[in-house]
Amino acid sequence: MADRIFRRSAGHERKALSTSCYNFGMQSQRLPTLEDVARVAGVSRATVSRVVNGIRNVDPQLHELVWSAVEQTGYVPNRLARSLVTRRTGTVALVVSDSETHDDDPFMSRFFADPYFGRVVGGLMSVLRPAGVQLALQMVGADGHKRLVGDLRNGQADGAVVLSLPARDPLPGLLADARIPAVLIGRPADPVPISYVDLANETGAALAADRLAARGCQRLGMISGPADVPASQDRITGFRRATARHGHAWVPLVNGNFTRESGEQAMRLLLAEQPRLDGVFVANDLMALGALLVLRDAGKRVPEDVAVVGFDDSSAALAARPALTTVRHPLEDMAAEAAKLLLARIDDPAARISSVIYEPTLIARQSA
Amino acid sequence: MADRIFRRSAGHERKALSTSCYNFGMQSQRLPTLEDVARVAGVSRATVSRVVNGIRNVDPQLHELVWSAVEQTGYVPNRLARSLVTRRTGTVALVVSDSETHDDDPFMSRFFADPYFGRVVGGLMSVLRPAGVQLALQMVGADGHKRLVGDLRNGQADGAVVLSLPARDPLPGLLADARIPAVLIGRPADPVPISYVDLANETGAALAADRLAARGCQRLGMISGPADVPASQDRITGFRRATARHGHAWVPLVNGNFTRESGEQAMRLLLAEQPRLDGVFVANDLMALGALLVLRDAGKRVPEDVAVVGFDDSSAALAARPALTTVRHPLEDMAAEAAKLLLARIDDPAARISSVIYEPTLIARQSA
DNA sequence: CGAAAACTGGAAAGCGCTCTCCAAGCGTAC
DNA sequence: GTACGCTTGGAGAGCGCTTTCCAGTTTTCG
Repeated sequence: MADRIFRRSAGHERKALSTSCYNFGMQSQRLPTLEDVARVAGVSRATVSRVVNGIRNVDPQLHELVWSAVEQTGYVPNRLARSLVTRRTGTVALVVSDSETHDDDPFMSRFFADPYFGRVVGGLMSVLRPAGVQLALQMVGADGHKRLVGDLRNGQADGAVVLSLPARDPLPGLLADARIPAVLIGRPADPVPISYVDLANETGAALAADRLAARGCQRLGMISGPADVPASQDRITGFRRATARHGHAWVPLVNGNFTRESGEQAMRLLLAEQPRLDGVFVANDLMALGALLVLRDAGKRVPEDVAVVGFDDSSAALAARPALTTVRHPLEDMAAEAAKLLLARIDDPAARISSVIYEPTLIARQSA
Repeated sequence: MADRIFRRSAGHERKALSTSCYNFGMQSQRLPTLEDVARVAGVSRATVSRVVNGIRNVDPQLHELVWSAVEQTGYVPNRLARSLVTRRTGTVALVVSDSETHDDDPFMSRFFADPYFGRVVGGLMSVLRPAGVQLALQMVGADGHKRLVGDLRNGQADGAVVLSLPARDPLPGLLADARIPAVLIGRPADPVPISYVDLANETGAALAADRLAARGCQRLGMISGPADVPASQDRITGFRRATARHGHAWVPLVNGNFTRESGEQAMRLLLAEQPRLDGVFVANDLMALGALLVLRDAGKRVPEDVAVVGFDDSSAALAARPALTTVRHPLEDMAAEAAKLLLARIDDPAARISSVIYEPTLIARQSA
């Protein structure tokens, strides 16, 4: 608060209500309702409702009359009232589940600052917006699960896209039990009857290993994400498997937590353990950025001395010097697909659950 | 779509409904309502409502009885129905207004990928979440303004935090006219009777100029944001004014659009125009990152040959090499303050509108 | 030309909740 | 024993909308 310099209070007078708001005798606070429009048009509420919702068989003349009354009164349908009866809200929730952390955990700010979050939102929006569907952001901790499911069940939102951060999150299971239309981004740790989109993480990691092997790297290392999240595990498995295939019996591994700082720290550890390292696979670009900095500071040339392959192809990859060779994670597309799956499921709740796995590709740049 | 490899349809059987959902004779789809709870507890709806909302004067014994009935039925209040009558939704909208662009504009994906968006969301959430308020994301183009205001007026949300992208956006004015509680992040281009939080951009730019001057830079340049957004204008004004004070009659300036790519391009232009440049102020860190890359590729040492000062102190600043000297923009704090202002205004709509201007500080690192 | 089919528009019953009355119950004082 | 104030719980009227049912008005065709 020390950096706030002044608080200005400006008392501007209020302008008159928007001109399109026609008031016939009622106090100006009330908004026009269906009833008002009906009165102006001289028809019944039901007719106005039909016209506004574009439903069958209304005399074109009346149709016209109603629309002009709508125009005249500045009527806007009340979504709440409508949702209450139709049981449709035109909203989906983006649930960020962090069952292990608590309210003011700094982890959250890290999470939002990470391009990951923005890319997901952007991808979702690209589908949701044209469909006229809103996105509501819901963060829940472990304590909020029951409440969330309750709210969702009685029409807070039509469905949910779930970003499940912690390993072994019970939320997907609860959602499935409650039969709430939902799609996960990233597969659940335990098998749950719920749709999801995911990346073939193992394949991606193998791609990285192949690249390193093709360069002739002999002494490999890996910087992974948290050991308990599925995506991390898959990347580790994929990398291990592929390096084994290339004849490496054992590859040292250090865990990070997907932040740049943790990447720096991990790289230092790795370097201490294996000073002659000549190739490293880092489980995301942000950590790779950190690794690059440490290597540079340690006097290692990239890629001549040490080759580095990242993961994600986030904007950070291009900003790195040397530009980062990385595994492309089409997160926007995946989020968009999640939105489509969810919309389809909302449309037909009986639809079979289905999952889509995206195939990663290697983006070759300078670092490896 | 080429990278999607397979679509798996898994037909898991559905588990039974959550155990806590007690059904007494009604078809299993119906959720328990207040009425049901009342019946189980043997009291009236009104009483249950009072208990659930924690309102005065209920016999402790009944109180207990009602809660156990709630437990037993698995009752969760329906927010929609409640909102319909209370005219409170417990939701605020984060409105991203981009009146100039259209639906599938790639600009949007850039916007979401930018740390800016995430930092704002994180800041808002830090206040909203403890207050039990939800955040709904609303993107509107110029065509959607009327609709948005209408929805907001009749209870779609209790208020709005507005991220106004285009210069001269009419939205703030519409919001003010409709008397919708709203807070802007970043001052409006035209004076509008609406609260906002902003950064003292001029001061920040002056800080950068002073730093460059203190280093003894003689041939300065600036890379700015889009010429028509207020924040950009202020940074330009501030920088010009301060450099003039330091005796520089004219400083070459190139516009970018706040992306790293545009920063690279702008730096190239600047370098072409003034090859002996020895100090540059870049209006945000992302562009500064691009500038750094170009300088490096041009064989210039930073800060020895050219000093660079960025703006924002985003995570990119620390990831740069050399680490970026930059002007700190406390965006999270500002967003949090915006949320507080909004909440206060929702609580008391008659409150005077007030604005808070934050003071930037210079973060000295290696680049200048 | 009359009856059945097709179409139109209105009345009214809710959706699930809150909250204002109002009546009943109870204690105290005269 | 009656009058008065106070607490407590219930009945019921909506909030603004959709939608079923039904009556009235065509149209169609034997």
